[in-house]
Amino acid sequence: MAATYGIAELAREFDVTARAIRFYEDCGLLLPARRGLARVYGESDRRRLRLVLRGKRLGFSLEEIREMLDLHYAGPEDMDSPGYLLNRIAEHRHTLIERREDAQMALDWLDHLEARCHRLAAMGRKQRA
Amino acid sequence: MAATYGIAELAREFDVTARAIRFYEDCGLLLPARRGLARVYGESDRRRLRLVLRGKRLGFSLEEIREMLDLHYAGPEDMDSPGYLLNRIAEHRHTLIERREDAQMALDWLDHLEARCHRLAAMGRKQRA
DNA sequence: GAAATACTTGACGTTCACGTAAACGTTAAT
DNA sequence: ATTAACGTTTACGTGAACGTCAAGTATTTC
Repeated sequence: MAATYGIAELAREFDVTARAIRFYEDCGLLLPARRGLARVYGESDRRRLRLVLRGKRLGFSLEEIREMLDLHYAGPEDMDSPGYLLNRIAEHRHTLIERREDAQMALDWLDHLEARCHRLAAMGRKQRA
Repeated sequence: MAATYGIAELAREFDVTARAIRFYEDCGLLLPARRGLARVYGESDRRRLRLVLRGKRLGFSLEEIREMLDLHYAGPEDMDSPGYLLNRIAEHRHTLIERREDAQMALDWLDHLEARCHRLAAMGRKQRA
């Protein structure tokens, strides 16, 4: 029996509101099964949501995130000219590498900041002595 | 003679609008000198803007970015209890490390995607043969 | 069977980060 | 002297990403 989740359950786990999850569905980011009217989320939906939130944390718009997820949904039909997909993948990779570098540069900057902070604190102690 | 820049000049260089730059000033992210009414940007303003845009790319709000920049603006007066500043630096560092990991995980995901794409394309060729 | 719990679909409100237009001042070239 | 380029403030508009009701349904618990 595959594990399933209610919307509130998922919302608690990922610390978002049910409203947000429904909104992501409106944007075509999720497409959960239904039991009657109620949405029923499976593991694949759960993985998708995880990807969505990761994309959000990296500053991508929901539209851009949908773009990426669509790549994953592409089936053999879309492989007539795989060059197109590979191209888009390459672009995304480029962007992500930039983001990773941005994060690294910001971290380096923080190191500088902390060092300066220590120096100033040391100066302060000398002054008071 | 220190190099200075007009707002449009800076806008072109960083590929943002002058409006955006003025908006960042309204939010307390920049504080350029003035020649009459006109804003005059120096190297330090330029560096600050670079940091702002890097923060944006990483998905931080302008408020959060201001928080970080304030850390850099902290002088010896703020060093009475450097623990506070060091604490905030540590928090930001934590967040940035997470972002870097997010980027890395997304990159790994893209690798998977590309491999799958190649497999499907190979299947397609076999089918047609 | 009544209350509590979990879910639904609208629909309007809100915040952030600017866009855009209006009306105007300053300097530089023709 | 006028046109062009660059700048200013003020103010309303806008798209994205939800928040926040309202009103109703379905299921489980006491």
